[in-house]
Amino acid sequence: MNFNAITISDIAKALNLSASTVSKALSDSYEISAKTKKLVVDYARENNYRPNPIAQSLKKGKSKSIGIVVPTIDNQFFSQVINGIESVAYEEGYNVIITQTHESYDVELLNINALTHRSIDGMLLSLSTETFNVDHLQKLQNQGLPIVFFDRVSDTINTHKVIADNFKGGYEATMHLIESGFKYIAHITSPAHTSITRERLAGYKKALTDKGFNVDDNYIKYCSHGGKSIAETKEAMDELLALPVRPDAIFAASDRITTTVLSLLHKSKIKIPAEMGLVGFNNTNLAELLNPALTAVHQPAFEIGKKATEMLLSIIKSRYPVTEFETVVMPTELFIRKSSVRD
Amino acid sequence: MNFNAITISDIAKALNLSASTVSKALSDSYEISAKTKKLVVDYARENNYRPNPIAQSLKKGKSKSIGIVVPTIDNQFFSQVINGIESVAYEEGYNVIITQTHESYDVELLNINALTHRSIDGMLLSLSTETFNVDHLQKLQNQGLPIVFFDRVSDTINTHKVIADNFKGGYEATMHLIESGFKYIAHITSPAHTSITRERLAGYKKALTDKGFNVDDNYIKYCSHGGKSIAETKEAMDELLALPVRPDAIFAASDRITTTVLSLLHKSKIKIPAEMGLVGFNNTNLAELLNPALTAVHQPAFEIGKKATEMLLSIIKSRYPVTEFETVVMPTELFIRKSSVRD
DNA sequence: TTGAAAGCGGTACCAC
DNA sequence: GTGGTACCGCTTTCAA
Repeated sequence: MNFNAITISDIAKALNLSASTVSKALSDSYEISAKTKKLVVDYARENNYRPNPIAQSLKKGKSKSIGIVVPTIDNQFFSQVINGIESVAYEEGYNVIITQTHESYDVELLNINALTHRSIDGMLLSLSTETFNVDHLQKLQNQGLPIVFFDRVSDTINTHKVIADNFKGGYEATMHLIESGFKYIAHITSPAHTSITRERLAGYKKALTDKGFNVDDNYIKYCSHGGKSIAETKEAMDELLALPVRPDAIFAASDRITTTVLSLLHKSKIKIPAEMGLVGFNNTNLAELLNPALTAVHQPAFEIGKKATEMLLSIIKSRYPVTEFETVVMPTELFIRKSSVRD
Repeated sequence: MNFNAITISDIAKALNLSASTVSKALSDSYEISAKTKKLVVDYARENNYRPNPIAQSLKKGKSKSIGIVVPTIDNQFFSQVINGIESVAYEEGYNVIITQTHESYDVELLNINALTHRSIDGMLLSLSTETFNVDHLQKLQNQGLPIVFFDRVSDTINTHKVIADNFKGGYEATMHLIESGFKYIAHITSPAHTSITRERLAGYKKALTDKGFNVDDNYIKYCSHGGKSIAETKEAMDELLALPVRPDAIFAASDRITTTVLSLLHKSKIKIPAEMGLVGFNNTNLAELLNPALTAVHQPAFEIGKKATEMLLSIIKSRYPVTEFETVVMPTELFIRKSSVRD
């Protein structure tokens, strides 16, 4: 229901004009005389006229809304990204429809389906950990739906992508642990097939080899749902703690994995950083206040959302099919705090 | 753009029927023969037909979308509430449009305006700290827009409301501090006019008087933007620390105020709980991991969102104007941790 | 410079 | 039981 009942034909009647004249006057068409324009525009303003966006959508075949697909919104990284998305979307008169996959491929399919049937103009998404196959997305793109990936991107689909510099983040985190004197650095991460996992892992490995350490696969653990359940993170931790040579530091690759690892270490009464150093990929604003203060790779989440939306809108607004795509890599920042620095 | 091009008239043509027959068959009208229904429904399914929601909206005067107005989404309490909202909205085929006021009355006005012009079917909102005047909302309600408040509600507008048991939360938090041996318990809260402030404050005062303590207004500090800026919380803290008899405990009344207070105490090297006990209203899942672990009043945020949405949908779907309204109070829970317990 | 009319995709009233 | 038609509010030819 629109609570602003006045329509174009109301204006037309009131001014003894036709609906088409009013419509054109409001869109400042060159066909309409300055005098009529003024008349119409003034009347519209006085009566607080707003075009009905639904009628406009139906007519134009555009909905002025964009769909967002994220694993979850109850996570600082993603809520900050969404903040960034909204900041530019609203500015441009678009509204956003947020859906959460909860790391399920099936739910992701359902959400994408629901969104396309909701007539969105474009889609922003970060893949769920369960998603291997992106045929459904490729199909949508082929049908002409503008899609921009962020964070967890697809290699196979050719479109704009916005990611943090995961390689650098992984490299600096690991390098920092090495330089702080840790010798047996483990890595707990998301499933091996996701883009962020591969990039962060590559950074981790490069730092180790650069410093003359061996990369030992026993020290690398994958959580198949990106740490969604505590159980999978606990399993990874248990395996690490059971190794003949127990790791003396952990580099955790995501918000949830990081905080779960911290929690598990607390429960096991393992002292941080004395017995175990810890660095995480984490966007919480509470890092400083954790026990101990958490060394973290911080991602420019807000900026990622902003940039991704700008790129999406550029495709949506483009008059010609866009075929040249770009992957934007945003810098991460390592905040060194107590969890990785021995006294 | 709808990427599922098939429409009712496509089906009609293919089956040599009229559009109206197809429409009725799809809505399982009693007028249509079983045979025709089957024909149509089968064809629709095979061809993956979906009604165009925009056309439906235009025709029915309903958009199947609800507007959300919150101070900010980058806050665990609100992101959990939104999670709850979405869980029921999507289930019922509604999508949600989220807007953030950032605690500004002007932005709240703008958002509400934008939402109503977006043809929403109903609105869920939590007032900004700056909002005294709710005439604009009263006007909308009078025009027939269903509104449900949650968290920070308006007294003057008569509609459904969902809140946490703020009085009980404030009472238990304060009582717990008293029973832990603290003698000079301060309270830092949001502006005095907001509903949550009054309720939590009342609980605080009641606990003090029940235990025979005086209520001293010098120990109660208001942050005019609910702790949005660190500066206002710092000012409150500085004033408290400068009192002739410095408080030995603080009850903080919101997520942001709580974490800012914790941070400020860290910076001032004030030991918690030895020199200062701390209890907060806080929904972070990191409470356990903070330094020290944070005693907190936890609100059932997800449930609040769920309940508010159910109530909103019940108004939206009601065939008759709803005039009987209800305020649902959901229980809070006090999690006692180290920040309020002296060894 | 203005207006009539068609149509976006459905729905619903009214004939047949 | 089925189909014709008008209409939701707006945009866009095309004609006047």
